[in-house]
Amino acid sequence: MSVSAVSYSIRDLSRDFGVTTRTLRFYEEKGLLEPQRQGHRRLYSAADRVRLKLILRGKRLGFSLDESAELIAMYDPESNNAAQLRALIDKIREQQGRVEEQQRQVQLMLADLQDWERRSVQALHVLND
Amino acid sequence: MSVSAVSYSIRDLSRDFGVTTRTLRFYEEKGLLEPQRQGHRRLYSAADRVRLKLILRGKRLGFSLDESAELIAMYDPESNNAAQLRALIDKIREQQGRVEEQQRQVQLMLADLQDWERRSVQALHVLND
DNA sequence: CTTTCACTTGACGTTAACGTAAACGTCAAT
DNA sequence: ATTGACGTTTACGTTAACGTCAAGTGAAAG
Repeated sequence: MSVSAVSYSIRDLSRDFGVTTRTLRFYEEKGLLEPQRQGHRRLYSAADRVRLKLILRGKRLGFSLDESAELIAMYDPESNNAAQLRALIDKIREQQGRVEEQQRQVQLMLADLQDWERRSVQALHVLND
Repeated sequence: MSVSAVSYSIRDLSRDFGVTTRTLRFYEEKGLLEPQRQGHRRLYSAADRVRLKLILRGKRLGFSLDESAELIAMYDPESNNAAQLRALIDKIREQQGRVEEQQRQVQLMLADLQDWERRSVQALHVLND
């Protein structure tokens, strides 16, 4: 096996994922990433890139960083743990519920407003007739 | 017209809407509410209740307080302003877009995970056969 | 050798939406 | 007069997710 050892600087990751270096260091403080070091410098591996991808995906799903941390812990592709996988799925389902509720609320509000608009326009017509 | 002048104490509103009194005072600081005073005491009117209802609805839609403030300003039922109404509807539509995007992301993630689970289970079956 | 570049570790600042005292006023009931 | 319920202002504290310096290191390049 060739240990090709591809690694990336903090600047690389920053560019590739559209986040600041501050963000990457912050994620490390929180224990979400732990790149190797070459002296002082951080060296990010492919695995680190995957973790970062997961973190950012978590954010897009509407999770906090702490929640993302939990999720990633569960996501561990090594331990083929079925129970953990179910737990993960459940977490996502909960989030799905929350998002759906928001969507319902938005749709309701929108329906109300459009109804309102319809009536307003009609009122104008009446005035103009 | 009977000016029945129904009014509520801060405690009343707190109870009725499930928010703390601190929250109500905070909303006032931010200019989202401005109840009358009876000496020092705050007296909330029916109109104030409506405003509060709108604020909380805004939160459920996923808006910040500042955004809610904007929305409520537009919502003004007095000025039958059609353009303003359209603007309001547009704002909500934008939010709808954001929420829908989140939902898409969640569904994607969920699909992935379920696929994963399906495969894991199959792998187990293979082992057990 | 000095400049420059990329990177490092502090550490304080910021926004949002309140929480949490502290200290004081008021009015009714005991 | 004291207690208790309810209310008031002032003001510092908290969490999240970074932003924004400041000061220093290490290595390469001129």
